[in-house]
Amino acid sequence: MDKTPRNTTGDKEALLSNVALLYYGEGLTQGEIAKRLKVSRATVVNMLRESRDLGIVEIRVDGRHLSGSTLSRDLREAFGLEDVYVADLGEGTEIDRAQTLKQVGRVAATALLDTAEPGNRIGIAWGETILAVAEATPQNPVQGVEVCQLIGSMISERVPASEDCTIQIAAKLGAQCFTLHAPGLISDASLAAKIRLEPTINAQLQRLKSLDLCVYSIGNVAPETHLAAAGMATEDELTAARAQGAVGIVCCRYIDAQGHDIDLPPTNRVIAAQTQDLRAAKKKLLVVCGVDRRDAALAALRGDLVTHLCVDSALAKAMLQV
Amino acid sequence: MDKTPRNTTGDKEALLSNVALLYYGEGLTQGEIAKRLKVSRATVVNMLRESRDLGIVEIRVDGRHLSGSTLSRDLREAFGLEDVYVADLGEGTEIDRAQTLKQVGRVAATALLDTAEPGNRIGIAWGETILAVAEATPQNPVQGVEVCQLIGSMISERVPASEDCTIQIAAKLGAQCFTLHAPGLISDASLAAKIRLEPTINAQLQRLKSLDLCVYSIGNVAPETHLAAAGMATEDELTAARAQGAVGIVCCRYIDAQGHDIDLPPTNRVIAAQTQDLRAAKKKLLVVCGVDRRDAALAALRGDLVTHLCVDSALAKAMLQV
DNA sequence: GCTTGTTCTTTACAAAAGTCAATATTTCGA
DNA sequence: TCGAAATATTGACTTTTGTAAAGAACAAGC
Repeated sequence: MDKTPRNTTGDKEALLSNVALLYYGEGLTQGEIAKRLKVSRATVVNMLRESRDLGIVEIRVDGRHLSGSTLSRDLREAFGLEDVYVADLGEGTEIDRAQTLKQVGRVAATALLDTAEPGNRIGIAWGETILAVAEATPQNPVQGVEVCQLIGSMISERVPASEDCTIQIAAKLGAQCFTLHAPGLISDASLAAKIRLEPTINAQLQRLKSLDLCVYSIGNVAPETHLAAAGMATEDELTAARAQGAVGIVCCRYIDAQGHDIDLPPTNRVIAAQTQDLRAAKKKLLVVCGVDRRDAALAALRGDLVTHLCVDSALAKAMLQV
Repeated sequence: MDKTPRNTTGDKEALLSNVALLYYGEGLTQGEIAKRLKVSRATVVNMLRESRDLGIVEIRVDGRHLSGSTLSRDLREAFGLEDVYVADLGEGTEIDRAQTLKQVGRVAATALLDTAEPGNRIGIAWGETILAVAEATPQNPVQGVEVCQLIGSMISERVPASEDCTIQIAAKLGAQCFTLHAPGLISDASLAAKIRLEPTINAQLQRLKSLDLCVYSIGNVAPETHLAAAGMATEDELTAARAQGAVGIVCCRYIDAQGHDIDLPPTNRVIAAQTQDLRAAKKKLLVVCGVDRRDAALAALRGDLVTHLCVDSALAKAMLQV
């Protein structure tokens, strides 16, 4: 009695698989398949979409070829990197930052899947760039991976929920997710120190000291940087930082042109992985978009904070013209 | 001077990857991409096709869902199998054997990819069914695999080149390929015995005794079986075999309803893996198409010659109605 | 320097795919 | 058993895609 209707969903998925094979494998048209199945073509359209949604059909782009361009090779050789992925939209194409960012995100996502290995402990920063990576990452479980949030959370209009990046990437990789349950920036340095010693927080910060892979971006220190808009720093602080030689911001901390930490105000109020922790990671994937980040990106390279780089083609060219 | 033109192909592939990401990943239309790249849409079409041809874009159907249907589960439980893949073309669809065979081939190909593990030694038989599997197998390298031909070669109109199956599957899996350089059927039994002792042949036959996976089909013994047409057996021999209880043919050898060998004429003239070798393999994927093979398939199941089964839905139903 | 064969690109057309509102079917609760 | 809500299917429509033949760009050979 309860025999027939039990596993009906399995039957459906099996049918979807067969339809998917006919379409993607055999190359039949939707019309031909519809005729065979004696349903309307529209139904076949729906079946195929469902196949993709359910992951029965997977379309993936092999990221290895992204690191095969001349631009990529030149950068790899110039800075001694393991791999460089360049998001390219053709010659002299002028498009807005939002679209470039999306493409960089996509390229970085395939780079991430190429680089992440089973069992890895992966640290994820946040920011608009990393969010683009998270959104572009396809569902793709990797065995036994841990995904850890590198920087405490922050409320900002530009980056809705900072732990989103970590959570989303963990979900996509089918990984265990370790978020950092604290604000990224504390108003008072001594309170920050106390918070860092809180067992939950401390455990996470310790975890960040043995990463196999970290994925982060870098901010510049121009007055109009969105870090100011996000309330991370005042204009005055930024001016002061520039005066001290700061060229970039990594994990809420200023670095100079050589990629060294600069001991300046926000540092002692930050709850995040230390620059040294990033440097200690086995693989370091820096994702950057936009020529205005050139100096910041170069600083990270010099400071041994990068093994794998992912940039847009305009930035790639700019970085080579030093 | 020789700087610019060297790695141009890498540049092209990188561009193809980017285009593929925009299309398959980002979901842009070819028209939108063409506009961005300032080329015609037709060029984008070509780029996308090239991406697929070069393997930059891979579209794959997850085989696991094929073994999730009620039919599959029932067969699995009825015969204690590890996995059963059913090629299904919808309810009561009447289509010709050629199309069913193609679909079974496709399903079996995904089953093969699901089942084959890195480092496996895989034996491949031949026949129209196995050829369908070989043709449907996508380019999909599996690390350190050996592919071995199970049965000597044979010239026949139905199966153009019997080692084709082995060679093709080896190529698709990026595997080392071991063919069996001898006719499958020798005119004289004593000559066959001598040939089996030839070092090259013998080495291969020994290899077939320690298979991780074997992929084969099964013939029936009806008068109109194409094995007769292929010159493998005369009508008289087939009649005699049926009289002795033969219900199927595996690797050029008759088996009875219990899946046991029947010691009859062709056997001692055959150069191929022995039934016992198949039985000894860790995983045994039987691929069969057509209800007329029902008894033969059931015999193989009873004779412990199958762990993984791949059939069309009509045959699956027939096998359950015993 | 011109021709010839090759390869790549485009244009215009035909075929296929996607969409959406309307209709049919199923499911579930009263 | 009925009816409402959810789900699935369809037909008519628009958009997108694939194709083939013509044309442009390029390279090698004479």
